[in-house]
Amino acid sequence: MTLFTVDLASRAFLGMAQELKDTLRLPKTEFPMRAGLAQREPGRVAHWDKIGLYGRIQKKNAGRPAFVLHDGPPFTNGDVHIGTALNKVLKDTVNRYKSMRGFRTPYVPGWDCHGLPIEQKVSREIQEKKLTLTTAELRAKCDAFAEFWIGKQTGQFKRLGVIGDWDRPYKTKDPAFEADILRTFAAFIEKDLVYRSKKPVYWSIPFETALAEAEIEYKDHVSPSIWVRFRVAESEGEKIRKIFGCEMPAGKPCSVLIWTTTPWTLPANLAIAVHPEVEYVLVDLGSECVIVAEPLLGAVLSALEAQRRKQAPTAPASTDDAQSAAAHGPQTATVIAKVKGAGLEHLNTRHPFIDRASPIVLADYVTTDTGTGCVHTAPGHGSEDYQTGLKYKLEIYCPVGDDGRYVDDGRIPPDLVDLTTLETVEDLAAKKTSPANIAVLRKLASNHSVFAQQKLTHSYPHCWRSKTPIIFRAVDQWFVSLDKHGHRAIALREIEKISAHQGWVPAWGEARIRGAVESRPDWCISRQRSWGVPIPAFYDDKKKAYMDADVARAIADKFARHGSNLWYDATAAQLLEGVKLPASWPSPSTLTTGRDTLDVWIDSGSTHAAVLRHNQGGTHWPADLYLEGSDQHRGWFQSSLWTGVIAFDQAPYKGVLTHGFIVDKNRQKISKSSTYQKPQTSDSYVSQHGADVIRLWIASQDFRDDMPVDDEILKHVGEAYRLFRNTFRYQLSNLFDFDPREAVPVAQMDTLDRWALHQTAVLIRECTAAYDAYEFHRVYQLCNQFCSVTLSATYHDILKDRLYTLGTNSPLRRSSQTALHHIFNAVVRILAPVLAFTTDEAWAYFTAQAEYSDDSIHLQSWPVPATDWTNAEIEADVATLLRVRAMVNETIEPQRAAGKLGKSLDAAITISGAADSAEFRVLEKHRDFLPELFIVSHVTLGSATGVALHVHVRPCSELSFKRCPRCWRWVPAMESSSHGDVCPRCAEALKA
RNA sequence: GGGCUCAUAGCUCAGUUGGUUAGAGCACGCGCUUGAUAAGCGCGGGGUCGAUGGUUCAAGUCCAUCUGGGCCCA
Repeated sequence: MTLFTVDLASRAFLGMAQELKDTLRLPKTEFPMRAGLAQREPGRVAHWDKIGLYGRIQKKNAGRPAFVLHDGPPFTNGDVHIGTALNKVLKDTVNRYKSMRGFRTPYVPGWDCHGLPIEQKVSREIQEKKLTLTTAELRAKCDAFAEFWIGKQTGQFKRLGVIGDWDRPYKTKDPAFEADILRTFAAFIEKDLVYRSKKPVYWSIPFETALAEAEIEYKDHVSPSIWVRFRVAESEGEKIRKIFGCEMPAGKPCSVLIWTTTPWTLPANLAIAVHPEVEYVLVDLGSECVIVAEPLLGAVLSALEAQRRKQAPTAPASTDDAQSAAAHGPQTATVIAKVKGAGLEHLNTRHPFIDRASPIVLADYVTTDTGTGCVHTAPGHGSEDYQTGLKYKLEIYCPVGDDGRYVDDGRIPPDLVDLTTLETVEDLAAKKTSPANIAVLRKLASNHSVFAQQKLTHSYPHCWRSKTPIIFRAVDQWFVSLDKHGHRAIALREIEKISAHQGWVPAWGEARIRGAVESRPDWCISRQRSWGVPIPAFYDDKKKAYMDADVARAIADKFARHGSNLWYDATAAQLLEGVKLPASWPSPSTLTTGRDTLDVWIDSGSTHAAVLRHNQGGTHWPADLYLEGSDQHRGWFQSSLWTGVIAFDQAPYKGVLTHGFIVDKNRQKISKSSTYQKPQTSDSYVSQHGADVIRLWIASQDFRDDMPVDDEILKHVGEAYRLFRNTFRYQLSNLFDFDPREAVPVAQMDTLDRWALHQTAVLIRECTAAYDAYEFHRVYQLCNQFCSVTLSATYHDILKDRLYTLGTNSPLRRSSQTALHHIFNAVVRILAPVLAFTTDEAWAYFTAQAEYSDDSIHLQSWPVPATDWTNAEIEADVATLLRVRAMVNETIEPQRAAGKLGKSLDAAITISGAADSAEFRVLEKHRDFLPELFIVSHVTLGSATGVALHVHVRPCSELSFKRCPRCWRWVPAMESSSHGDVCPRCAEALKA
């Protein structure tokens, strides 16, 4: 039974080996190798709540200077998006770092609660249930909707490890907050910046209400498409000659041709816009002359030709009629002259059926794709028209009432008054155009102003509820003047002041916000919505508006006590009860309240006033930092700047940090990506990868640029996470029998340990600089390199021999443990702001040998390297030795490939080199340390002159060496011990 | 169309005032180890630095143009 015998022998051998192995100080820890983040992180969130971590962090730094990162409020209408998660985690990382640096870091999270998206969602729901609610009831439902999502989002943010004053956040819908919004607005009124003016909005005629972009559906629509003559008055003859530099054909009428698909807007025409750079031609068509853009002349002539054919069979010629002449078409179209649009500016034409001029103006948005290049401009009926109207100081004229009918303003022709611009659903079905359109067309035809007429099917905005085409219509709005008292100049100066202290991160943020501030027109702050802060305006029976700063403040006080629904529940008289009114106001009983609410950018722009000005949660004003996506240069950064400058003469922040947006692996925005159809919620990522991996991913990339995310990237971050986790685990497990009281003074430490401390000191310095510059990706790279190269592949690998095999209290072993203790302390702290969960877990095992402890890594201070850690001489020596180590490895590798060697410990090395070379001298200096450093059993140094360093490798088995069964090193001779023959070093260790 | 901005190995990042064959980690390939073991170690392959043109003795680095992304406007 030979097999049996062999088995017995091997069992005996294994038994002996096991016995020897038990004499080693092998690593020991409960800190799990497998993180199980998705499952175990929620436990730590609960633990932090239990020990009141946020409060304890604030207490720890009580009395210290504060670093206030003011939270930009996310909108409360759904789950936390991964982009919002990115933003919150960056803020949390900053706060945790600053806190460890000794700053008090009050962080009051907030929510932006008002606004259209919520109102719309709630409205749709109400519509589906066919309910009829009062405004106050609708607002109560919006409030409940917002509150629901605040609850959900709070949980999702906490799940990400974001720490803050979650029990006392700010909400823009809170009565006290709404009051502060009004008080901020009162400052605008007080400085006389608020004025009333018309501005075009999308208007639903059936509902008599303004619509937002989101409430509009684009659908195909058949519209009249007409070319209309605007006659150039005879009196302009001299000007025409000047412009075109030629004589006008005698006796021929001259017109500028416009093109439109909304004839009903023609009564509001106040100008014709041309492009300054486009060439315009004066064309002789035989019986008349017209002016059109040169690139569109062909299209205009085609339209004319089509018109001629259409009319030829039915309309007999009558030569004295211009309309008829056009119908028959010219035999020739002769270009008389040509001029750039800019030359036509201020040329006057006559409105086709109202007695007034319509001057030529210039506009860059004029295209030569369709039409005539001469754009009918009605500042009260179009956004671009409105802009042009402002530029040329034209009236923002809108002769159409709330009900969509022409009003009798004394300027509208009597036969048009009261006609509606509405096309009902029935009209649409019958392909019938509006009465207003029909009447205008008839008027144009009657005085021969129609040059050509067709029908056009195109995409046109419709009201989402009534399904009828919307109209663009100027209505009264409230505006804030930004130039009246030089606030724009002050804002720009504040931007520069921040820049002087490197407050814009990245620096180009300054250019970005400057551009936004410089180009911003006066702020239209009224919205025809319900879910918002009511504008404290009152109206008399003649619709005259009354607004006053003190009254607004008095209303604010009432809102603070009763909530803003008071505005909808109470009459004007009730609201104004006990309020001292300005002398010019009529009796409150004759007043009614306005229906407009404030632009939500006033809400969020007032957060610094509502939170920081009251030192809520221990904050202060101005904030040290605002941190949001780069879209906020035009949004929150700007609205906050304006409110700060207008209400408090100063920017509400000292620094502004911006980050990019999350994109897919091809750096395309995620919504465009076909691979990302799944919901991009924070929870969907956290539940799959764990918050710490998501946090590490956020830290790993330069967030100033766009941040790509996909499975491959997250997988790599997961690998890096494991590297950090295993680094902690190695250190914790090898410190199982180390008491910090046994720490070895640095001066008495081993060379390699001192080298490791030197590297750690460098790491701390570089990571500190990186954190200070908000370059978290540098921290990631530095730690990654440190853990993988400096520690895992070098220091930790070399240390195993001494940690496992030397006597427990051997000075060398204790030296290394002391170093590991210091290094762990440094690395765990450096990574704490990023790996909030894992570092806290490691810290609990480090300090309490348990998964949780009452202490927390987040209560610790930032690591500071002791001055004696830095040692340039040791660093230089070991750097040299490590270069030789690389040569040794290169030399070993072929032998390994050839099967002559397995582990490096089986190798004996001979190094030869010039005795007088610096390299060789370092080798000699550290001669005894070399085998350990190279992780080989034996090193021989041989000097020669003028020879480059050369490494020679032989398997120890070829020498007459024996392998110590305990430490696996090959030695020339063994000694006997209590556990049989071992090497002299092990024999010594076994005695201890 | 305008403003701001980005572009270096498969991925994430370094590349100093322009100056030797462009670096690191991860990933990948091939081995080793089995006393960090759902770990660890070694070696290796891999980049026309988005494209084109220019300045210069010399350009990833400076200039111009273009291409492709992103954010914000129109």
